[in-house]
Amino acid sequence: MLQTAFSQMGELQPTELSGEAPACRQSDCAASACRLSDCKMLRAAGQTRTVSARDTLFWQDDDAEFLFIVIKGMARACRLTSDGRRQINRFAFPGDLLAATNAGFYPYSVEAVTGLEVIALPRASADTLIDQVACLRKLVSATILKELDEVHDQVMLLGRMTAAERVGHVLALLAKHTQTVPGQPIDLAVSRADIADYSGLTVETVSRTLSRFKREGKIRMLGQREIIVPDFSELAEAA
Amino acid sequence: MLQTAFSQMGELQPTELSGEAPACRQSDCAASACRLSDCKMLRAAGQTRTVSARDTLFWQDDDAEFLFIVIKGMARACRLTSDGRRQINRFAFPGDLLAATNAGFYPYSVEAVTGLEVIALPRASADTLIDQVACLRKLVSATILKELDEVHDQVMLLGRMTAAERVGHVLALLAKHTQTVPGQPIDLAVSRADIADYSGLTVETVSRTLSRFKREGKIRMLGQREIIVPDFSELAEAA
DNA sequence: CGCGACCTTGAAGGTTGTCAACGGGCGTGG
DNA sequence: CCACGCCCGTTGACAACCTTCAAGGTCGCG
Repeated sequence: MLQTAFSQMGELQPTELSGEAPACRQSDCAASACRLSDCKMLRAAGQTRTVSARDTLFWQDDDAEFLFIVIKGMARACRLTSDGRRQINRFAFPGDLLAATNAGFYPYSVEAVTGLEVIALPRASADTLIDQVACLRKLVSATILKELDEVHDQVMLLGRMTAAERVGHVLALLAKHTQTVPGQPIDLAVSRADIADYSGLTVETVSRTLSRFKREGKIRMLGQREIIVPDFSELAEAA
Repeated sequence: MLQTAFSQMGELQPTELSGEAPACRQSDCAASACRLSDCKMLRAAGQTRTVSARDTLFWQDDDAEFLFIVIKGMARACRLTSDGRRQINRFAFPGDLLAATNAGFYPYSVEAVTGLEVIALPRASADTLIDQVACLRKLVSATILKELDEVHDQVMLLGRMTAAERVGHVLALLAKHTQTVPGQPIDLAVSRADIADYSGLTVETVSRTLSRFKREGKIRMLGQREIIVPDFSELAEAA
């Protein structure tokens, strides 16, 4: 049946199709600062939820009832093995999707790192809504592709980088999302354990690496969770 | 301008939108065995290319001119650092997308592992086509979400698994895509170096691990690239 | 003030990487 | 037909990086 549909479509030419112009061009959505968290329609369609720091938004392996959009705050998506090993797949920030998956269950748990505000969209209505609104479709697609690009970076980090490089990259990642200017302190928000679980290391190795950076003058620490990085390119060469 | 569009949409209710039913329901596309490689429309819209084993389809950092769909064969997507470290992000099989990214350049190179057949879609027409055909949209979306789920598995593998677990999982991955029944030999197609670069190990460690599996009776080897795994659950517990 | 969570540091050990040598399969060319 | 070279895979010895285990320190909060 689906095969038939495709066969019919085979006759169409892309030029014919492009006759009906979408509501907004892809470049509008993808290139600009426009984010899912700014979309009023989604707020209307879903239910807004707030989660306090360290509380869990949803649990790995539960039925994937909702799709979430981060409005405010920061979250971590983590996986646990049966024997207790923990891996953080992703830090999520405003505009990011959570629980975008092809499976019927959540492939990871999500916990609030800071106070968190999200929109919860029941999966069925999310599918319908996204499919039917061209502008939203583009934005969701761009968001998911960005997530894919980011996770490919993480794969490189986990597979082929030294501890120093991993910690350096995590600092850069966190700095990027807190809009930190070089020279200004980064407010880490996450614990050493979070950095470790994101980068496939242990807490001790993260701590030692940060201490080494401090000794070498590559970073300065104000509190335990406030770090100044004068020059990120110096961290990069910390192999 | 985009903001305006979203504001207007804010007034709409999902129920209104669902009035216009899409060409086929999501479940049709997502659940069935239907794959992008079976879609005749794409063959019509794009150009079919064949790549011999070990040749490169496209290079990391080149302009992302095309979107590719694997029709036949197997490919590897790999990243190289400036100092020569290599990481395979993904093995691609029929139905998989290659070069799905939000960036304007390819985030990895793709090389044919076996003889490879792909459809090359110029990016602009791919965007238009996918956006305007509901059925295709669902299928592309499901394919990308599946890729995301798979890469999350790889993150767990790279971040928190031992060498033995990694190699075991790669064997399972390859077996899955060659439709191998337990007891039947798996035709690896990939080299030890590929397994190593996928799982963040070295060739030597992969080789040693396979030898250990052989000694422990967990696998049997016919040729160097043909392996019999009597019981995958035994490999899983190889921690 | 004391407790607990988090962070740091040290010492020892293990898993994996590095370097090196060897073996087998295969294609090429004498 | 066989010899040679090359690529790939295996194995060993050793070193390095990171983990593990353990102890102590800092900070915030009741």
